[in-house]
Parts: sequence; C-alpha cells; structure tokens
Amino acid sequence: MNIVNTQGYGRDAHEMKYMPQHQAPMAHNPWVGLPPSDPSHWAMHPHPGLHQDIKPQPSEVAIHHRPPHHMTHAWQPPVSSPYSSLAAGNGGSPLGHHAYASMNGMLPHQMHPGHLRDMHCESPVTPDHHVHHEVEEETPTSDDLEQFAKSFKQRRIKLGFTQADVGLALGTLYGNVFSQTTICRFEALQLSFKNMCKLKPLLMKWLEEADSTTGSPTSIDKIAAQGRKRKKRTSIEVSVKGALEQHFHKQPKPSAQEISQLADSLQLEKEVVRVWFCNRRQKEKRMTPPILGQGPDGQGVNGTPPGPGQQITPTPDYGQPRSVELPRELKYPGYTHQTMHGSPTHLPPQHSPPGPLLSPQMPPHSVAPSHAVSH
DNA sequence: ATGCATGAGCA
DNA sequence: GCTCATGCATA
Repeated sequence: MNIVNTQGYGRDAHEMKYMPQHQAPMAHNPWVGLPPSDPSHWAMHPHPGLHQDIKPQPSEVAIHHRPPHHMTHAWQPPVSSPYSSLAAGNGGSPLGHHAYASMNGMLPHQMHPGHLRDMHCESPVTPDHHVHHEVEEETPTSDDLEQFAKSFKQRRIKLGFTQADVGLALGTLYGNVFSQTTICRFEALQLSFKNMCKLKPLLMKWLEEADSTTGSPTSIDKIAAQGRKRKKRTSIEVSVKGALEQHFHKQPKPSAQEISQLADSLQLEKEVVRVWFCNRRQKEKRMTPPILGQGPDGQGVNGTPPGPGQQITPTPDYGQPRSVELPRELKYPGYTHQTMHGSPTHLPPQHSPPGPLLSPQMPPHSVAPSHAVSH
C-alpha cells in the first residue's frame, strides 16, 4: 500500500509551474527533481520512500501510549532543532530540568482531574448561571476557551513543560502529535473556534496526566515527521505586504486573474500571492484576528493608531459574495453546526451588541493590539 | 511567536 | 481554487 505518493508529490508537478523568476536565488526548480546537489534551499528528506504524511495514523501511534524510553524515530533532528527538549529524556523536558519546575512542593493549587472538568465548563470565577454538574462537554463558549487556554498555559509552565513537550505528549496520549506552533496558537487563541474546541479536550487530558504523574516521565516520545520537500519560505518585503494588505481590504478574495495581475505587479509568484490571501483570510477567522485598517507598510492607510477605544474590528463585511455567509458578528458562523442533531447548539452567549459592526472576538484582551507589544 | 506553506476535503 | 487544520522555518 502506497497511497501516499498519490498526491504527495503529484502536486509537485504542478507546483513547479510557478518558479521564482524574480527573487529566486536559484534558477532551476527544486522540489521535484531536487537533486542532492542543491539542498541549499530545501529541507532534505532522509527517506524519500517513507510516507510523507506528517501525522501518523492514530492506530499506528496509539500503540505506545507510554513508551519506555526508546525512540524509534528514523528522523534526524536538524542540529538546530528548536525542539531539543524531547529526545533523550533529559534534553529539556520538564522531568529533566526542574528549573522552575520544582512542582509538587510549590504548586499553589494542585488541581485534580476532577477540577479540570469543572474548569472547562465554568470559570473559577463564574457567576452562577447555568451551572450544571453535568459535564456539557459539547460546545464550550468562547469565554470557556479563553479561560481554559489561559489557565492551561499557566499550569503548563508551572509544570515546566514547553509547548513542544505538550505537543509531543499528545501524540503518545492519543496518537495525535502536535507541533509547538499549534500549542502556542491554542494558548494564544489563534485558532478557529472549532479548532479550539477540538483541541481543548486533548489538552485537558494532558493536564490530567501531567498533573497526576508529577515526577515520573510520562510521555517523551517523538514520532516525527519525515522531512518533506518544502518550498523555502518566501520572504515578502514589508512594502509588498503593504500592497497586499491594501488589496485585501478591497478584495479579500481576488479572482485568479486579479491574483495574477497583483503577482505580476508585485513581482511575486502567483502561487505565493494566492497563498498569502488564503492565509490572510484564515487569519481573520481566528478567535483573535488581527485588526484591520492599518497601513502595514508603515505609511498607514490611516495613520490612526488603534486607540484605547477601538475594540471593534473595523470590518469585515468583506468576503460575502454569496450573501449566504453570516456575518461573523454571530460569532462563528461556519461552526454553528457542531454536530448537534436536532437541538441547535446555541451560539456561545456573547455580550456582543446586535450592531453590525463589532468584533466577534473576546472582549477582554482582543482589544489591544497585543501583537505590537508582545514582542 | 508568527509568516508562509502543505495537504485533505469539498464544490 | 477555496477552506481549514496544521507545521516547518524563521524573526
């Protein structure tokens, strides 16, 4: 069975159609033929024959729920791997470095699995409405998520785990490995509502584990991804980004032709532009979307800095060519179909004024352009 | 922490 | 070709 290759590289053939013509340092196209002679720009894959999917099948990984300590990863972490903490069992995993993880002794409140459940339904400081003892593990509200993410991060840190550690641990717990990126985004609410909902239970379980097994190495395993021929990340100049942003404001969903034009004028590959728009749109759909309306180029289409009063995302009434899409004002339009049969899961009770112009985000912190200051 | 990229699934 | 989940690579 080698269904892997069907489309794994099937698209490479077409991908190669757009070659760097202006900015590419190299002349010939890499990813397909990628002769070992030109690895300078592409991550090499040790095993061309291996399956390419990064994520192993759950069944495949679930086997080693609690791996002894042997890692059968046929993967060579690039010497510069940011996730240096997972391998040998001492690299940097919390169990290894009790830097600030003297845990047990200093944890202000040892939460137990039981509590974990509660915390996802009701915030510790929850008022007293709809307080059930039943665990409505169905759709959590945005607030639930926000709060969970926050406390999750706190506890994760207290336990001395890195985001990468968690991601890997999830792999051994469920067979679903996640990257540092994903954990990071979860904590920062930078995922879609739906995605957040999906990950929450997993992270909750991890917390239980990490919590109960204080002291004994739980899951330090790595099922790594095979290196894949990946296009080198295109670096788009700020000025160009500015132009893209502007176009995005006017037309978030440019047609293929518009993309071509734009790409041409910006001296970018069409594919790069297309992907940029895809990513940009996706960004808008996160729980904590970026704030539109500012000149990314520094020139600012409106040098108006988001004052303290600006908590409403200026926007987006864009992208609704079909008129079927509900305004995001309703929170998360596309996600309201949460597999609820019959009884419609009411949308998360949000204190969002019925006004057509407001941010569907969490009011608490989405107000401030945290992006600008976090770094 | 985040920008650009990949790939599955859908239309 | 889009959306969506996800991650490598990088700032």
